[in-house]
Amino acid sequence: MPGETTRRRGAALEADLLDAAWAELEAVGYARLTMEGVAARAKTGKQVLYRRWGNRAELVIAALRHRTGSIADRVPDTGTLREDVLEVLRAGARRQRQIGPDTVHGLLAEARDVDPAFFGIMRDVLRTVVARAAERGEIPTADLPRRVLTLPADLLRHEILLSRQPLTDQTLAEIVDDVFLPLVG
Amino acid sequence: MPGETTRRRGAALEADLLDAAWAELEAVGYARLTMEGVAARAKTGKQVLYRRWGNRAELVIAALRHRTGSIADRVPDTGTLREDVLEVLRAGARRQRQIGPDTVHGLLAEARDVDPAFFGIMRDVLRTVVARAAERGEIPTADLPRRVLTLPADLLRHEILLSRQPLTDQTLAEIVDDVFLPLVG
Amino acid sequence: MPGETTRRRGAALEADLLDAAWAELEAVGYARLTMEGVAARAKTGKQVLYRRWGNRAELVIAALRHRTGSIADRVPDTGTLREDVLEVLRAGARRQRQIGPDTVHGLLAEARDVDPAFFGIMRDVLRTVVARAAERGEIPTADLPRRVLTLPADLLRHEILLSRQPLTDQTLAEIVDDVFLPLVG
Amino acid sequence: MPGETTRRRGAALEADLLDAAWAELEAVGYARLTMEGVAARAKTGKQVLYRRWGNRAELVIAALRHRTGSIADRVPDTGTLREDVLEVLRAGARRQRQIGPDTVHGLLAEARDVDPAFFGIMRDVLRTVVARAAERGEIPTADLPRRVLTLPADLLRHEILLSRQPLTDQTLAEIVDDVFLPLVG
DNA sequence: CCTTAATCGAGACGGTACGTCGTGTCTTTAT
DNA sequence: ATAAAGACACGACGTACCGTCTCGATTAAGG
Repeated sequence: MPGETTRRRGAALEADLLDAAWAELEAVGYARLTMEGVAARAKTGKQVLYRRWGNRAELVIAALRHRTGSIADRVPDTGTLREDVLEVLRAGARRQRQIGPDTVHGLLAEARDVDPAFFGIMRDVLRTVVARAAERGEIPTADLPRRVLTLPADLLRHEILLSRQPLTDQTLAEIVDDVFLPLVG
Repeated sequence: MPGETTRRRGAALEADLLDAAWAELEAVGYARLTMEGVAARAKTGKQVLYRRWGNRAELVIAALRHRTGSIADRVPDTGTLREDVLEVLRAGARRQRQIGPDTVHGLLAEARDVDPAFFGIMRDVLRTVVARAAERGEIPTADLPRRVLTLPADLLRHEILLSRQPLTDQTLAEIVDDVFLPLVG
Repeated sequence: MPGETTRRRGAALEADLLDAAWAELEAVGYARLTMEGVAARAKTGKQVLYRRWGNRAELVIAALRHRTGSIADRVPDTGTLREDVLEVLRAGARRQRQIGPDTVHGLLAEARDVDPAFFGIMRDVLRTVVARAAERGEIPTADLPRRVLTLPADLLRHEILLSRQPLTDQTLAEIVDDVFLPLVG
Repeated sequence: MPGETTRRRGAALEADLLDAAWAELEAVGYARLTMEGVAARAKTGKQVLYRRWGNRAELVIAALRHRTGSIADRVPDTGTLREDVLEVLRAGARRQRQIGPDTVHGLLAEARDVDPAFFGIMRDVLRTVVARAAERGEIPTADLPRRVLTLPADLLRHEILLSRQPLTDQTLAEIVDDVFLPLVG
């Protein structure tokens, strides 16, 4: 009897675990995701999971990161501020569509520091985009109040967390055209 | 030996149950609140709880409503838009301070329709406040884009849900002065 | 959907549990008997077992008692001391054959007070048997040293615990004829 | 920094392992002795243990042998049968005191062939002692029934295995004076 | 002397069972 | 009829060991 291939270890095993967690998340949703279920799907023991992640929230966050890849979002540079900001929001919306609001709420309820993983980077991206617009003379100054700078990101998050309907391009356009651009123009 | 006084029923019992739920929430937090714990604290059985509320989320929402009383917020009327909006935000912040972000996240993760109960009313209040300001000639028009109208409420919620630090008056002032007033003035 | 009959409780449930434990014992032996296995066989949860017995040793002892019935052995009275003592030993051997040495060793290794349950009664029975023999004039006195009185029982136990072969009538006869009777005759 | 002295191997390592097993046995008792615990105490890996002994029973038996040294008991020769037999029993009791009944029960529950290692030799010793007594004319014949010959050893084992109290000289004396000597005299 | 094979020390892996906690349902007894 | 109390069936928790496997480091032995 050959006994499979060889025993999984290290990074290869870890990738399998995260894939299993992701598959479980899609299959049953965050609320009913269990460490036992993930372990069973990955054909391993629970200890292997607990050795790496202390609870399901950490596991799921790692799985999301593994799935969505590096969060070092490329900064868009379309030539107009409006398009740049829209592109930033679309990227955020895309990621949200992969994840789903229930998972986000579950994570926020159970984990500390979900924020940096999923939302934190937007601010830096926006700062760059705005700076470029000021250089181009599109807007008078890049020196916006902190709250104005992060406004598009904040409103996007707000929609993700509290609106039960999926995000539409319409919504993103409103955020940019009705709120953000009037404040910086 | 008779068991204390008489056996509780109806509304009196229900009030006791909600008080117990509230006490349990304060004692252990939402994450560790259990139906068993509430039943034990109320010195009754779980069935008495399940007969009334299907799960802990419903129970806790009921307890919050019972505690915070009617959410029919009075509309402030201080004479200036700035103060009116600040007052609306302060009222929201006050309620949040009673409840705590963990409970909110827990409820959002487990329950449907948390929104109307805790956030929904602000829009109507803001509409009234803005209308009065327009009447006074303080702002050119009361016909704001929907997203602008709810902006203060949305940003407040965003802070409550995602900022780990308690809300300060400073934050509320920024929302009004840096974002809302420039858009309506 | 019929949903079985009604939910088991109390004594009826307990009998089922002990039957399940006995069946499991026969199926896999004491060494591989687990609380989970018994619970699964009884189609219930582990808590139901733990509510009644703190560990598998207690459970198995209870199951044995339930199975072998009241240990209030009838005192044989055949008319001769030899036959009476042999009958006592045969009864002990019969019980042992039902149980098996591995179970006995497992219990002795894990439980306190296995003794009274399975061996303790023999002394009283032997005392009666010997007293009757003395009354009949078969032996000079019933006033034997304690160690002589319990000798048949002790040697039987010794065989059960340390001889890997099953007990034979031959062995019982040797205990009586070569050891016990010469000492009391 | 080099890792301490040199790496252990062969017989030196084996001795360390058995010492560790013995120490673990004294520290936690047989029931809670684990291969992991012994390996940790010996500062080595589990494989090193499994390479030599298939399970904890084998390991512990080896440790006992290593500790109690050669079991080739010297045959006592005091000049009287009574003293000789007592000496045999005292030697057995001494060994038992080192080991403890829980370990014996645990081993009997898990291992095959515990017997020869710890009890088997007594018979030969007793045979010699009895033969000498017959030669001296102390007893009529050395040709005792098998069961009588091993009686002292059997009763000693019985006490060890089933009496929860430690063995006393009083008990040994009773075995010899009340049971054995009357049968051979 | 230097390569080679074996073993050591360490710990991860796949797996079973542990004993506990909480869920939501059901049953009994008493008011 | 419902309250109070608690048992029941169930699922998952996080932990402990099992026995196996893998890895790199060390050591003994052979060419």
